[in-house]
Amino acid sequence: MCARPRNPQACEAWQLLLQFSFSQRASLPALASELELSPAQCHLLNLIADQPMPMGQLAGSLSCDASNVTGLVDRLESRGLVQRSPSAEDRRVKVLSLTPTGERLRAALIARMTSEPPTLTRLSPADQRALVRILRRLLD
Amino acid sequence: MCARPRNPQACEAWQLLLQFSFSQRASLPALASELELSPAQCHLLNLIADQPMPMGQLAGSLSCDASNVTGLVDRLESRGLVQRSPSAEDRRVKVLSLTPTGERLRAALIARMTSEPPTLTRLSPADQRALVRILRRLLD
DNA sequence: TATTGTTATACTCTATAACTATA
DNA sequence: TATAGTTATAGAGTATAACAATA
Repeated sequence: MCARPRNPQACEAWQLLLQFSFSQRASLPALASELELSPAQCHLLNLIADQPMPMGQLAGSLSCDASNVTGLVDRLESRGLVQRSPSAEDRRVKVLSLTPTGERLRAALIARMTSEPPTLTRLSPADQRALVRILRRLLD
Repeated sequence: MCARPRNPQACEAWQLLLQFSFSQRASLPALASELELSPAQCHLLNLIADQPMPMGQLAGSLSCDASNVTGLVDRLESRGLVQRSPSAEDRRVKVLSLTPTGERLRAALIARMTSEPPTLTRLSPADQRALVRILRRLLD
């Protein structure tokens, strides 16, 4: 599959990571619907952290058009999960923050996604440590 | 973020893998549009391999409804990338195969996704080997 | 004049329910 | 009667272009 790679090891590692991503892509809809969310809404909630975030920055992090964020936020806001507030410094900007309900739902989402890592218990403790160390360096 | 985990190492490794998946989710649309594909079409092309695949099995692998696969395949077929054929054993079943054009596009997609693994060169050769070994066991 | 976010529009993705053909 | 795939329908995700408010 990896034709004439400069670095076969790196190429295979990348393929395996992509395979993991596609498997996550397949499993996210079911997980999301448990919380009555869509995959895109999960992605947004995963990104929005403690500090409020401008809409435009959110579009950048999601790598999608700003008009798309408008619609996503419309639906989350209509459910009382997020809140738009005009920025004090630049009144064109609207910053997004989680409501208390939104924070609870986000916490539930994170907990649901990270609880009981399905297959990781197959790995030895040493391999688990190695995986953490390597992924940290990779995602830094 | 990982509240009262039984296994902190496994939990953190899982979080890092999920973070990687979300970053891939953000970068896939741009990569896909280079080949005039959607992310969902990339997912389907990534799954369909050398041997023809029944539509229903494809729905299972994509974790989506069969009616959704109908639409996805309609669009791919109208571009001459895939082909429906009735199964000989069970005439209700339609198996999907890549056309020569589809095979070329799939190869281009895989090549584009796996070429120049962006940040993997940060890792030492030993860490690259360890990552391959660990992910293989994980995704088995 | 440039930028942030919204609106209008169009198309794709996705699920549900009803349907057809086959088993 | 049950199953594989399609069709009809509706809603969500997505981008492009035009627009309003602000810088």
